[in-house]
Amino acid sequence: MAKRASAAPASRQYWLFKSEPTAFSIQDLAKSPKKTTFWDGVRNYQARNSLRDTVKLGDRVLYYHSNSDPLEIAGTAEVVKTGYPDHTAFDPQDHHYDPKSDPDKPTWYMVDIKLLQIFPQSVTRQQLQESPSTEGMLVLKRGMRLSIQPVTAAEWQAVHKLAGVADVE
DNA sequence: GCCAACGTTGGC
DNA sequence: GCCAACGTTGGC
Repeated sequence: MAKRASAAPASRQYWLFKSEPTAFSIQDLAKSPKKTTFWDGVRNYQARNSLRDTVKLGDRVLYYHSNSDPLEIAGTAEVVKTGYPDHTAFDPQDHHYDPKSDPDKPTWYMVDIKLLQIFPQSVTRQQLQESPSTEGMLVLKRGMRLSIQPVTAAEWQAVHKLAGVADVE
């Protein structure tokens, strides 16, 4: 019998997470224990709200390399732990320290993500701009600085098509 | 509550 | 390196 891809749960949501590869690249994620990391350092309220309230277990993540050459979606990840306080905000030694964040009432949140796959050929920003199926993506909008962005299921599929790979279930 | 100044993001 | 866009801060 031929193998058939099982349908994704209807509740599954898709996201795009930005990271500067000089800070933490998808290769760094691949080298992390259990290929898993906590997504710390988000210091924007809209992105915080997503991490704290909306991003769910099993949600999928497009891993976007910003401030790099080329700008690209380098692969995908899966949410393996939902929002919990970002402890780096409490550490004065940490680059992301925020003295206003109270451990008893944390301001900043993070999730854990686990690598699903590194695309054999990453999908460049230029490809996204040139493809009708992805040209409407939020990340392409001028001045869009949000580091945690929603992505539609259609965009998720289209990015995989551009990458020439199948979705990882 | 307004808004100018400032720091940061991030594509180009 | 430049600079537009954006979010935050703080004086008034």
